[in-house]
Amino acid sequence: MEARIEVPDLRYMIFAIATQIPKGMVSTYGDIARALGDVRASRAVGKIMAADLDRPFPVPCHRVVYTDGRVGWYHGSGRGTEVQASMLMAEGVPVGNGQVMEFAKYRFTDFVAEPVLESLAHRQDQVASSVIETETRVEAIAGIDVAYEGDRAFGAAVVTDLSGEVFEERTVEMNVRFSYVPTYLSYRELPVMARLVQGPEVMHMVDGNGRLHPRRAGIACQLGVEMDVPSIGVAKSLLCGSLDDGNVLVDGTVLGRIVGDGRPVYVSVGHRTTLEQAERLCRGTRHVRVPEPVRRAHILAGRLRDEFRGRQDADSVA
DNA sequence: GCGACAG
DNA sequence: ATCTTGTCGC
Repeated sequence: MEARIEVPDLRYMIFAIATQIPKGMVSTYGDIARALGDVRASRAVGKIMAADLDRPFPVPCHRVVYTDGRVGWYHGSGRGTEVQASMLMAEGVPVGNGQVMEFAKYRFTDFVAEPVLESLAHRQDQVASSVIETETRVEAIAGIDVAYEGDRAFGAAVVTDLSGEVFEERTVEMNVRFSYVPTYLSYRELPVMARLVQGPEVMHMVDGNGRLHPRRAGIACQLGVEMDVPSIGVAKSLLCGSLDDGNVLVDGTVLGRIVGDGRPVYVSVGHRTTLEQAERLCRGTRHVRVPEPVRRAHILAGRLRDEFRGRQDADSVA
């Protein structure tokens, strides 16, 4: 059972939008994120512009500054605030004290772009309304996780019985082009996870949240609904909500359960299960902090990545 | 200064 | 998630 999940090339879109900033003007990381459809992607925009040096075409990164007009730590040739400032001044943008002067006058926000994040959020809304919260009788659990080396993704599924005893493993390898943006994790990892789906009679335990998500559509929900398999989310840290007894509340609704003390994990419904069943399966397979299926998948994916690194090092020597 | 967000 | 020295605990 294999499936393809189509996801936009976020990195390419960010570069394409930045290219629209005309000579003699500047924009902010937030402006670009807004053009993509969600300001909350602004830090992801900054990260990509700073880190991704091999680009499909020239990108005027020096024309992107902070919201207060400050010139950042430009990473292009020469690097440094000074370099960026002089590049901007050469284009006619006045910079003083590390800041763009008359910022509003030189600020460009008139981008022409598809607000992809907006449509991806809509898709999440649809997923949220498609989630079925009834128990599914299962005798196996597939833990699923993904590790990375740059854009190379290594996915692993480890199938266990209800006590966490392993009886099957599977791995997959592919490239991804959607960087991590809070609340949009599924679009980064789903193309990988979808290829590891085990079928409608296996509970898929995903490293991440299910309904415990601002739009009630975390990666476990999306995997479950789009592949029509039962799923639960097990997260190691909180994305949203507040703690109340053993519960996690979002807008006054119990969306998650806290399992374990000290550094607990947060369990929530993905699809075709209930919060009670999700918690039960989690507790039943939890020998240490993280339940066995997910813990093993995490280790396996990491090992696959390390092997890849070894292969790469061998290649670079040859 | 506050808030700050799965992986 | 990933980058990483020494440190803590079993």
